[in-house]
Amino acid sequence: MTDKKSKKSYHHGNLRAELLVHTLSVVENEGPEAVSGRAAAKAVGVAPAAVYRHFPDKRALLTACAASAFDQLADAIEARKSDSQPQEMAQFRAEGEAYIAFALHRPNLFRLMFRGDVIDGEDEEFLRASGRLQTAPGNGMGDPGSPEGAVSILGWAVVHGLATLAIDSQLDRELPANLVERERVLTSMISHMGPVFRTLGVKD
Amino acid sequence: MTDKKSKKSYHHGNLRAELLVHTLSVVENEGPEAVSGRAAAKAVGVAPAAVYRHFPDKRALLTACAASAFDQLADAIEARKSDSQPQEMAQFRAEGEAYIAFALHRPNLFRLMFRGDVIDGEDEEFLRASGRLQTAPGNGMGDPGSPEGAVSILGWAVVHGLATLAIDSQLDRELPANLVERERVLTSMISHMGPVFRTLGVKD
DNA sequence: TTTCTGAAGTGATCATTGATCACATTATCA
DNA sequence: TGATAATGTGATCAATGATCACTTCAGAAA
Repeated sequence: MTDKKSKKSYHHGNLRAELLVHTLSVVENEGPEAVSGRAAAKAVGVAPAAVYRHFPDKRALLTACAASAFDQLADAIEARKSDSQPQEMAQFRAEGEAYIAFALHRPNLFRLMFRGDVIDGEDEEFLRASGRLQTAPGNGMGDPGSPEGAVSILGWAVVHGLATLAIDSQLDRELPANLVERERVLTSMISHMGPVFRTLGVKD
Repeated sequence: MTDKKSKKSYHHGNLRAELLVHTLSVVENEGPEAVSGRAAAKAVGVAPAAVYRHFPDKRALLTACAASAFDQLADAIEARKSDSQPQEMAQFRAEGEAYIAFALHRPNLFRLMFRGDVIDGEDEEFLRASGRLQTAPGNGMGDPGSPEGAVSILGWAVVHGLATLAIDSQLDRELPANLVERERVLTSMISHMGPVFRTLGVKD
C-alpha cells in the first residue's frame, strides 16, 4: 500500500487520503459498525488523536466515505449510460443494471450511502456527490404527478427496491444464490417495467 | 410507565418485556445507534449486568426489537388487507398503503428491520416474524421467471423502494414536505403499476 | 538565510459502553 | 422445609470517541 518510506517523517503528508482509503475498505468488508477511528489511525501508523486533525468526528469520516461511494456509483452509471443508445427505455435499463451491480458487489458501501443516521446529510461534499445521482436517473425529476416525474421516481424505486431487498437477504428464497445469476435475474426484472413506461409515454 | 410499585423487590418480575418496550421506544425515537444496554437497565431501574440475563448481547436485544417490528407491520398489513375486496390489484394497493404508512410513521423502526449488520438474521423469533411478511405480499412467491413470481417481487420492490427512498430523504425535492401529503402521493404512485400487473395477468 | 506562525502529529487522559465474573437473593418445586 | 436454578448486583476490564496541552515541522515573511 503505502510504499515503505521506512523513515517516518513526523508529518505524514497524506493522512486524510489514506484514512479515507482505509476506512472505505473497512466499510466495504465489515460494514460501518466496524469502523474505528483509533484502529484506522493505527493502521495508517499514526496516533489516535491525529484523525481529528482531518475529520471533526467519526460521523465526518463516514460521511466522506458515503460521498466517495456516491461518486463511484455515479461514475459507474454514467459510464454504462454513455455506451448505450439514448432511447429512454434502453437508458433506464442500462442505468438500472449499473445500480444493481454496484449494490450487489459492494453491499456494505451501498447501504452506507443511505444511512442518514450515521452520516451528515448537510455536508457539502456529500450533497454534491449524492446530487449527482439524483439528477442522473431522475433527469426529468420534479412533479410526481406528471408522467415524466412518475416514471423517473417509479423507475428508481423499483431498481432501488430490488437492490436493497436482495442485499438485505429478503429475497433469498426467490433468487439464485450465485451472485452472477442473481444479478442477471434482477436486471431482467427491470424489463417488466416496460408497460408502465409505455403507458406513461416513454419511447422504447 | 411501570406503575410505581415503590417497594423494589429484588426480582423485577417483568424485566425482559420492559427492556424490550423501552428499547423499542428508543429505537423509534432516536434510532438503533442510540440504544445502550446500560441506559436501558437504568431506565427500568436495574443493574447494568441484569440485561445479560435476558439477552445474550446487544445484538439480541436489537433483534428482538426487529422481530417485534416485523410483527407489527404484518399485523397492520393483514388488518388493512382483510377489509378490502379480494381482487388482486386492490389487495396489492391496500397492502402497499399499509407498508408505506408504517415506514413513514416509524422510520427508525422500519429501517432496523432490514439492518442485517445489527441484528441476528438466524434468530428463531426473528425468522418467524419476518417470515410473516415474506408470505404476506408475495403470496405467490417462488420463481421470478413466472408471472406470479415476477408480479409479487416487483410489487414488493416498488413499495419498498418508494418507502426507503422517501424516509432516507432521497425524494425530498420530489415529494411534499407534509407527512400526510407525502403518504398520499406515494400510495397514489402504486396505481401506476397497473399496466405491469395487467400484462402479467393479474385481474383488477 | 533566518525567523516565526500555523498546520499537523503526539501522548495523556476522561467518560461511556459492552461484556464478564463471583456473589447475593429469591421463586419454585421436590 | 430445603435444594436448586433463575434472576439481579457490584466490581471490574478492555475498547472506543473525544479533548487538551504540548511538540514538530513546512512554508511564508523578513
